[in-house]
Amino acid sequence: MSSLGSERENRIRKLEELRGKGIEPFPYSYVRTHTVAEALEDFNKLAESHKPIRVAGRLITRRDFGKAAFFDLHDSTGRMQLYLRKDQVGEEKYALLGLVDLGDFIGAEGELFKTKTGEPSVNVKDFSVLSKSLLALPEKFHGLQDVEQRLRRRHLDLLANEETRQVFAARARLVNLVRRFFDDRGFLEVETPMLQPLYGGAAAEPFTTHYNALDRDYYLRIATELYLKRLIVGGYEKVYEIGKNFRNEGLDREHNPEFTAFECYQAYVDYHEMMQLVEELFRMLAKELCGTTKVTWMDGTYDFARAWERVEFVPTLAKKIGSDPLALSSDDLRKLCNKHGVDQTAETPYGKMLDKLFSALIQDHIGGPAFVTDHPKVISPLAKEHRTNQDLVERFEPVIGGVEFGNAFSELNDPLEQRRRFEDMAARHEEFSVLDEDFLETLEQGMPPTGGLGLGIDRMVMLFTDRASIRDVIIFPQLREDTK
RNA sequence: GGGUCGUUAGCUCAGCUGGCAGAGCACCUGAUUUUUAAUCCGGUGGCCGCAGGUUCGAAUCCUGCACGACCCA
Repeated sequence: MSSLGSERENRIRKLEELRGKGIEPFPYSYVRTHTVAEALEDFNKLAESHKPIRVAGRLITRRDFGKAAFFDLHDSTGRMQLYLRKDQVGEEKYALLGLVDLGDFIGAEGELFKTKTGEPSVNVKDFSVLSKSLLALPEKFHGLQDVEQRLRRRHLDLLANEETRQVFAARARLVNLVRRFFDDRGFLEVETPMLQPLYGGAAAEPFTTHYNALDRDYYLRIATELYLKRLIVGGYEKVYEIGKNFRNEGLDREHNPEFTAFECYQAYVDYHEMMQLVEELFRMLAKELCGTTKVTWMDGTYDFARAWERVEFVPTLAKKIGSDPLALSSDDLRKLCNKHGVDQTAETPYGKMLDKLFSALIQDHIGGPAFVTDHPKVISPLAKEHRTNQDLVERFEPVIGGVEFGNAFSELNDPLEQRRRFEDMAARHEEFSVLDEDFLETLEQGMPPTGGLGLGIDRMVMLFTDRASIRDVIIFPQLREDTK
């Protein structure tokens, strides 16, 4: 009944037949002279010269005509047609085509020419199997559509969907542009520990791991902030880091538990200068990545040519709720949260509720690009008190399309004040409750006035590639266990 | 956390009020020396996500679970 066998069995049979003919289906290398893009670029010259070239790649389509055949060959630079004729490659070689499948890697040698329909092609005079594929390719016309399969089997998504390849090319480009932007401004790129004995620098749950040699629990970092500030204490005036942070939280369209963060610190400047940096950076990225300062993302268009809108945290929220949010008791705040459908429990700390309320009532509705500025001191333990209001800090968060893209401060550099803030947070059971004595001692050594900025690289890639989900811009996003 | 939708061949998808599991691509066999979603003849391929239930009979109706998508909080 199944004498024909499965696709995989057929391909294994062909693989063995190749070996039987003395042909190794997994050779070590192939000398190619041109990538597909190079061959197409220099097509006229190469075709006129009649010099044979060699290309290599994966076969993705095939059209057989008995004594001739057409193939489409894919390499990382593009697609190109191969044309094979029995009377050119010879009877024996042509018969090998029966052992070649879609998905196999092939090296082909021949002169370039145009078919009568004008398609630039390689007139193949010799070819080799470079690697046998045992599994069928996704459907050639529709590609791989199933979202779950595209994420779980990213290799298939990449080889079937050009758009996916472009997103990750754009991501690499964005990271390079960010690096160049800060390198050009004299920043030093550094790498600080991901494995930390204490975690800090943000309000988030860490992943815990165990360091066997020390028999001690360690944490995967949730932010780079505290280590980068130590470097400013150490005398560097401009530093930045790009790397993974880890937060033990849920998965949704905007969150992946491991994500790529950018943070930079600059001595002798305040948060106003950081705002300028952000404006310049996004303007440059828009131009370089989208070719325009007007960027379309999901349903909105955002203009990065102009200065960003400013949204002051407290006055804006006060106007919305009709009273001073900082004068509210914990109970009043809880009632307001309930009224506006903001999720909280009796244990949710004051600052957390305030932050959530602002997000729901204000931030989610900001188009932007905008800076939410001057947050309450109670939710900002690492930022310097506002120069004109002791209840606020000098802080801003870039917001575009209701989504938070980062966080920045005039950094708190008074070590005694920093200690009081940490102790105060701990007393109020806010999430920010780890007292890092090493960090405090470092601050006591003296840190110059400093501006600090953090940005979410993944979200920036979403913006500039017009993707709605963080999973579209993380090449292997976190998924629940596959049960199918 | 709540709601809605989805899960059928390797891939893309049909399958109505319950009545023999379908198509296209891919694959196998054959024809074809300029095709490009090639075409044409003939074939193979199914734990219908998983587990229960209702029924003479379930891909289809009901319940639970898993995974995913979207909306709400």
